[in-house]
Amino acid sequence: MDFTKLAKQKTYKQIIEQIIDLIISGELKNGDKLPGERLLAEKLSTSRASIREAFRTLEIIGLLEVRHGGGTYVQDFQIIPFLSTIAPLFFRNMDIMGELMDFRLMLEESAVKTAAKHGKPETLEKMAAALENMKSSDPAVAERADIDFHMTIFSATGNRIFELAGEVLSYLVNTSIHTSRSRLAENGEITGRWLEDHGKILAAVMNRQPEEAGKALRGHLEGVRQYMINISAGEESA
Amino acid sequence: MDFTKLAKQKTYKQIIEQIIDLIISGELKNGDKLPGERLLAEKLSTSRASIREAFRTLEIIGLLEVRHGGGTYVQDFQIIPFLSTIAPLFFRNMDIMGELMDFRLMLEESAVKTAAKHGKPETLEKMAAALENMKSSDPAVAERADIDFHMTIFSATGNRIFELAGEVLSYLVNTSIHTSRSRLAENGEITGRWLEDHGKILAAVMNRQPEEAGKALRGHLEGVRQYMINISAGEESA
DNA sequence: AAACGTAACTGGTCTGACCTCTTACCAGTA
DNA sequence: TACTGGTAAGAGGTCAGACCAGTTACGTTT
Repeated sequence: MDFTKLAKQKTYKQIIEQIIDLIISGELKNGDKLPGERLLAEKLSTSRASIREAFRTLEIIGLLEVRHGGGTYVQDFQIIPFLSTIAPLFFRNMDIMGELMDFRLMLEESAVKTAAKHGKPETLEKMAAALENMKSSDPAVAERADIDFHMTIFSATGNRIFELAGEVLSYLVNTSIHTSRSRLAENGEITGRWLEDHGKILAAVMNRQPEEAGKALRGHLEGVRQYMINISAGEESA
Repeated sequence: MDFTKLAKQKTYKQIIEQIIDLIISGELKNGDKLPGERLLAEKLSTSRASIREAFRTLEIIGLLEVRHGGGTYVQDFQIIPFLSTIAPLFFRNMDIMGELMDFRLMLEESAVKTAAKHGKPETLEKMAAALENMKSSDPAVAERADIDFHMTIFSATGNRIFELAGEVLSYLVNTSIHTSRSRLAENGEITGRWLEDHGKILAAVMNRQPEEAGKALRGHLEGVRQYMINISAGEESA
């Protein structure tokens, strides 16, 4: 005899699925405001508690933005809220940082080669603009520009998965760099060298030299990696 | 004057952080059972509702396993619950499948080269064993073996980020293949060719020929990609 | 016109009740 | 003894309703 297991979905799971389905079908899109929790609970014949439990999940997925007193809004999928929650877990043992950098190197090298081969003019312009901003004396601006420069490399592939992976890596690496970044700004030697690195990368990409670009990027990221190792070694002794 | 904004953390966020901290510090580890929701609420001077909202987040992160009537348990970080939730969103437009396959190709090619260069004997054995199981007449066993084969390639890098990325890609690709997999089992031509592909990959890795291995893998994945395109085209007309 | 204050709305939290599932234990039965 | 079924306790799932805390809009005051 073949019996099929009875499946009873939990209420909050059903709510999650329903909202995701609405997003997929396009009935809910970026920026739309959801009904209030009370009203929504009534519409779905459920309770606020279940609605809220579902919202917590959708919130960390980055599909909902919940504003205290201001309502709940749909937004496009964001990986950052999820990342920022698990990041501390990730860096439990800092030795994973090395593996992260290795991975990023492999990924970004592949991306920069693609950028050199097929990168669109707009892309190259964005990289050039980012490089300019990196010279800013405002550390926040320079940091943002640095991140943009690398993110542009990832988007140059025209592959959204690449882009997403770049975003993830960029977030993780920069989160762990961030603390030391203010110190970095005062270190003219490092900032100067990195600026030069980025210049080389951009030049190779603009000259359509994939291998050169890859080499320049590799050199840069290995420098960054070394810097991070020194930093964390310094922090241990501090 | 520089004033710092007062930050009032939401209760459920605090609970999440506290539990993550306990996991990081090692006070909570894989398999541990958490106090019941009522007791935990009392210990933290909060309500069950807040505890449960926090649990929903930790559940989707894959840090907690909640068993109805059986208690709540800590488990190591799992990406799958999160992935399975967003997967449907991901495949909203199937054209992302192509980008996913491109990305995977790049990643796995790099991994298989590493495997050929530095793969440990145990790794090669695992690949060989997976290849054997792939010949099974039980589709479920064969599918599992196929996934294992590729996952082993990713782990061969000895890089946990690679491994995680492999897991993510494997999940996404196989989720979308899965439906057509039963059909696949009946298609002797395809399964036969794929088996042969895997044999070539393994042989190149065992012979320590990185370039060969990369080429064989590329050939295989491009075949898979073509198969998937045909499948989805077929489904559209159906 | 600008500043202020207030009321209505919306999310955040808490309480306590009840339902459902799991588990363990115990009694009955073969 | 070994299996079966019943039962009670414990734990998660759901609900209703109350109150707190930000946001927003609007009307009044200056």
